[in-house]
Amino acid sequence: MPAASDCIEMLDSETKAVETPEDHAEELRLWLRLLTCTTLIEGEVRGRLRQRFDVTLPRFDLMAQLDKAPDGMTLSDVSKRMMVSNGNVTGLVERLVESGHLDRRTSETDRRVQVIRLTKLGRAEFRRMAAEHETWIADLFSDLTPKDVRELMRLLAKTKASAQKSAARRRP
Amino acid sequence: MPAASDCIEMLDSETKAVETPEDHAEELRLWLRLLTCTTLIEGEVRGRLRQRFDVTLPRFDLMAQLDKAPDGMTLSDVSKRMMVSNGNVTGLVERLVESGHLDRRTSETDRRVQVIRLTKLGRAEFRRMAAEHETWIADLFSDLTPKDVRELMRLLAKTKASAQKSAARRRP
DNA sequence: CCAAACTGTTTTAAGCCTAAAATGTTTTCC
DNA sequence: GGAAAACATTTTAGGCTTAAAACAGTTTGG
Repeated sequence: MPAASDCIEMLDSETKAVETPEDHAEELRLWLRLLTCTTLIEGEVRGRLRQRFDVTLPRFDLMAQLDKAPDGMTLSDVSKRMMVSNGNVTGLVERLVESGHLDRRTSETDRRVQVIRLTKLGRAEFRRMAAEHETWIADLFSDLTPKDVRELMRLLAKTKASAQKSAARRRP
Repeated sequence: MPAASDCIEMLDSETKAVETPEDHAEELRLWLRLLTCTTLIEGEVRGRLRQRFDVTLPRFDLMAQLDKAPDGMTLSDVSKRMMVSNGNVTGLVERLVESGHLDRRTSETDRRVQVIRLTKLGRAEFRRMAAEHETWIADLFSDLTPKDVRELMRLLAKTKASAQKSAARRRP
């Protein structure tokens, strides 16, 4: 229950933000709930991937990115898409090349760049896993109505935009 | 765009689920968006904790759990609350005891059990960090209206319940 | 009583992950 | 042209994380 006065104080005139210690308990609880949901689902998916296919979640995620890019991606692209560090991708790719799921080659036009693709084996295995994976997700969300799903999509889009804006404020 | 026929087929009579390969693209997109939001916010919080306080996110999370339990918690409790493995907690606690933030002692009534608490230093540092942390979260979610927050809370509660049910189906 | 089942924690082995520094390559722009 | 900036990737050092096995203590049921 945020006091209505807080909003009024925050909006008044051109003066700098009022220094009243505000109550942000609701946002904090929202963040913890968001984190709980993600951790719960992520753990479940991780376990099923391991049990059914003996594959890790990061490997699956990387293959998912590549499946959408038949012409391959650079390591930087992958790193941005997966929102993980560059060094992380290096190791992940190493292991997937080793196991025959990925093909990696140096770009001919820019020798800094490594382009990676799924191999035939990699694509086949990924498709097989992805089909089952989709049913797991459907089951995990199965109590939500189509309207719930739409509404969540909308609110999470707004959340994402808000967080990106906030992050940009700190790192202009 | 899910075909309306899918829903009709699923609901017809008592027959077992129809084997039509269904379209769960919406749920999949929802899951990816949820994951994106969490990753984005988590990364932001992690970076700020490191820059401002030179502390890692898992250490902060563990201290947050203990701050809510003045009489201490067992490692198992912490592990369940944080939704991480037991072994993970062991190492985390080790480092926080080493740095003087945690106190750890064997329970007198059950010698298997380790009870951990925040030290005076640990509590003071945590409170300092938590105050700032709360403003970061508020800022990250600042584009959401109070109504958005309430609605998200409600939908995520439903999501959590759905996922827990699904997980329980596989591991009864 | 005491063996078996159970519970709480630690250890192990392997992989994931990050931030920061280092390396090699290309672009910019004077 | 060549120094400086920018870029892509790898390396490094350290911490996080998991699943499974091992260990230690407690409870239970014959």
